Amino acid sequence: MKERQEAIKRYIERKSDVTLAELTKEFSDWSEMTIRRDLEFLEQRRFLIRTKRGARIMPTSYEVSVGMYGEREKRNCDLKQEIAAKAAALVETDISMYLDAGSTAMMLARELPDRNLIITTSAPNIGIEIVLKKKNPTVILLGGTLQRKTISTCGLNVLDQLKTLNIDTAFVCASGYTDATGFSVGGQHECVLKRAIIASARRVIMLMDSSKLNSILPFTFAQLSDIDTIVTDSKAPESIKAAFRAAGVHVL
Amino acid sequence: MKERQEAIKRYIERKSDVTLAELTKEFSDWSEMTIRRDLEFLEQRRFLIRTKRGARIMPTSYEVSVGMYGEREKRNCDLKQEIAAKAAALVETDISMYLDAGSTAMMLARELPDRNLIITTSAPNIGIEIVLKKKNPTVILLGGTLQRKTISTCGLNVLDQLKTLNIDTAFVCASGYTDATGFSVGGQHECVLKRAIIASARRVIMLMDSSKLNSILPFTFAQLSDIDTIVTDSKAPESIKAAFRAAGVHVL
DNA sequence: AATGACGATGTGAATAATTCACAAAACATG
DNA sequence: CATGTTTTGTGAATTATTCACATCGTCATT
Repeated sequence: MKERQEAIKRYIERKSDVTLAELTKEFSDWSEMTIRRDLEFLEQRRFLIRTKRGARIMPTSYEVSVGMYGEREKRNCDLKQEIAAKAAALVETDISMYLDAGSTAMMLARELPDRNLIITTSAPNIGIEIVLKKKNPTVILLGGTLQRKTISTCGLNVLDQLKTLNIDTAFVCASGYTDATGFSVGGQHECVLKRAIIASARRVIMLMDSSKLNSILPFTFAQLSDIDTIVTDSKAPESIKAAFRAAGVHVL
Repeated sequence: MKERQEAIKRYIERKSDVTLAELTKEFSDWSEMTIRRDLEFLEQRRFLIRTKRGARIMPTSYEVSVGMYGEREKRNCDLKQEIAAKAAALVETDISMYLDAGSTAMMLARELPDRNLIITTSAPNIGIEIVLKKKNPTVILLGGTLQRKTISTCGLNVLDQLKTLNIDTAFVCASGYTDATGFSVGGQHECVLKRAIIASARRVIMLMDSSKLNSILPFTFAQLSDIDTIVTDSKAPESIKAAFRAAGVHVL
């Protein structure tokens, strides 16, 4: 990245919202066209977004996961939305609930009613989302090391933290499921956390879109017997849903 | 808010980035002009930002504090930037540091070198910022209840959490200072947390822009004798800086 | 039921911003 | 120094946005 582009980026980061006119005045050694091209360049790298007559900083989009920026997040967006809506209907007022990390959980957070709820989560982005958009829920963030890939915390003392929290309903996401291996995820730390949550919650609701059925990830954290309800989408094959029901799990 | 506007908002929230053409097609019962006006309406309420040929969702801007949206954040932006730059120069590699909540701390986070650092913070927004923008630092988030106003956590067991963390340098922000009252803040919880941090850190660096000098807030959390260095801006009156130095505090 | 005030919506011209193709300049490389 | 490559500037062509105004529908008042 060029010196000038860095400078423009810094300038916009400070001002947070600038017009092209302002920039051409500030960087008058270059033409408008060059600044334009720089903005385009910076937009491609996700440092900012161009608006009609200028640009704005991109408030570090914690919504999208790192790497494929937006790509991964929007995948199966409709399915996840459907699941989130169904799951939100299960939330009662004055409940103490746990909300997992992940894009499905983020959507559930958005669908949550603005009521008196105690929401514990290991995903700081989801916690912030709730606190900024709703007035009534109380959000409790679990502490620990912040993982880059998942934007969730995990700590050696999660168990201690959970000891003082009484979680009624836990909404947990899984990245994979097969009959043989149960529910699995890609990260070891997540696995430990999910197990702890499942062990301490009175009721466990699993959120999983149909694209994750019949796939296996490195770490298994739960079996069918550990959960009460599974919320999935309309594309989930009836055969698997029947198998869930046969194991005594509610399927929505 | 009208039905249609809600629908547009939801549509954009799902897609995250839409063109006007796409919207006029989706909401073909209305004219382009009406959609335009709706986007303007939604932009004013901070639900999205309009781009050149459409709009994007506003990824819940955790950077700006609630309420005055952006107003408060950008106040004295230049002063804070100056402080952040000076403070960043004090950061050594391989250090274990604490970063407070607040807009000055956010700016410091941005100025931090992309090195091997252990950064503990009670501000999840700052933690996410670091983790998404830099590759090398390790971020540790303190757990607890997420405060709406400050976007920082505070918990009954902060002290327990700090016990296992050895913080070398703590960068702490204050909202007010007078000779008589010392350093003060507006919230009780913050006050408790800051005290705990100051007690456990080897070196305490206070960040405070000159607009906060000579103002008093409800809760005092530190005296001059508790801190090692104070970083302020060039507008700070020489008389106060002299008083700081007289008390054995380094002033930058 | 007629009237008028009001807000919401649509229309097209006027304005402004953006893109594009190309030329000139700067830079590097053998 | 000739050559190819990248960066930058220019103005015309294109496209998007704004604005003023016309229309429609709703609702309260007479």
